[in-house]
Amino acid sequence: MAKLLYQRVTGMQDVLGDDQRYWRFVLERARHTMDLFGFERIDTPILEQATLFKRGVGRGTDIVEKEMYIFEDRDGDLLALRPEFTAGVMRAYIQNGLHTQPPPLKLWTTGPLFRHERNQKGRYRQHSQLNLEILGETDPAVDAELIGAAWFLFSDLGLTGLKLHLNSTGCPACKPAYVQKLTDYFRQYESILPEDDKRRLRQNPLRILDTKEETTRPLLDDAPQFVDHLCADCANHLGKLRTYLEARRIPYQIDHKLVRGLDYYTKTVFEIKAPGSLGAQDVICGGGRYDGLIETLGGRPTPGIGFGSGIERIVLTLKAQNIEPPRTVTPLAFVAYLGEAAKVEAIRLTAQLRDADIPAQMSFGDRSLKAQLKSANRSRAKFAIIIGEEELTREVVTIRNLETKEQQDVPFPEIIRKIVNNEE
RNA sequence: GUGGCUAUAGCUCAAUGGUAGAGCACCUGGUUGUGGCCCAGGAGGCUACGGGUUCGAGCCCCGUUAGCCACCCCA
Repeated sequence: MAKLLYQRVTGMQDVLGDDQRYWRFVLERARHTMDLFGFERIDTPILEQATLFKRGVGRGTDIVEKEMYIFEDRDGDLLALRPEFTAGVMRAYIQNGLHTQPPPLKLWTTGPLFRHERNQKGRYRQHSQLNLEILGETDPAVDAELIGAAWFLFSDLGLTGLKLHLNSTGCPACKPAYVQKLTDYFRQYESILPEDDKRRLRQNPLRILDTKEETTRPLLDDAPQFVDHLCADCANHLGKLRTYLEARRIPYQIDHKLVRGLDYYTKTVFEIKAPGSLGAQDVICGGGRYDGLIETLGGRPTPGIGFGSGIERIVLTLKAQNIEPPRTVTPLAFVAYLGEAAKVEAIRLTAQLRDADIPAQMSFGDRSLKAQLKSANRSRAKFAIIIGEEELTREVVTIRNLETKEQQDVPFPEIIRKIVNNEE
């Protein structure tokens, strides 16, 4: 590779060519799903006050402590590129007084997020997510509605073999007691725990549950499980949610080892995993309930639940499953010209075709007809429209069907109609 | 933040320490105004960058940068 003056910033990607087809497919189906489920689009700024994320996501989390792109702007304000969506959406909810909307409020958004981590398959410093939130309702039917939207979208995209993992991380009433029980259990084995797990035991005991350490994993079998230590309210919530998921025919498995990194989750947590060749990052959707979050951020107490789903990972999964997105629009007509006078007519005609809603391209650069037809062929156009001196004097164009090789002369006023009719 | 692997043409990759190549893609020609296939030709490289060893480095050594994969963590 030649010496590059500039190259991509680490962990960023250019999305081009065929990849655009996958992205377009995902976003179009997502829009469609959101319309079906009645989610309203919201867009929030990429920049927020850094403290919003510290307060919202949690000071103990890696996302905030180690991974945020954070900087002082020219006014001296401490800003951060958003590392996740929820905190910003909650800020917008509070600031715009959205509590006056009849609950539940169903919102969705999409866009880039930034986390300064080492990249690997399915993990980038800038990545995009689809993000859904349902606010103002504690009914577990809302949890099922949210998960149902994700499940619908993935099915609609044609993905198969997905697994929905479900767990509950309790609430302030039952979480501390469980964490204590779990800590007590692992304390017995502290001397044999690997370094990483010793650290987890001190800093975030729940994380031991999803450890990958071989020496620790056998110990998990006898470890206390959260579902056995939920308070009546949380246990009831989980039970109802299971009923409602079953009513939607969404298969799931209770996963005692499922915990999530963000501080704000209460009760329901879930992940959807894609099977096979995605590498270690196989979670394409993850989220949960956060009933205390809005209050933490200065709003009136409002329950909520949401999830994020990584678009890059969805695209990787589509490719791994050999799912071909629909072809993007190809031109119906490609206009070729010979000579300056014909070029002006070609420009005029191309504009007319587009005005008639016919996808059209023309060639540039005064090249040989051979070269122009080669371009026409490559553009996947169905018709080549040829304008030369000869046609110009007779006020016709030659329309060549690039599939059948048939061609005919067509007078200027009939060109549009001819193209449209032939297409049908 | 930690570890492993890698870096040659736009892409995928060759080249015992001894003259940097192929396929694909691109451009031109084989028709004076007719595409895909075929044929001929062309353009495209300070072998990521900076040092070192050597008579001689794409190849060996060191550093930097970047990429990939995994850990941590997460979508």
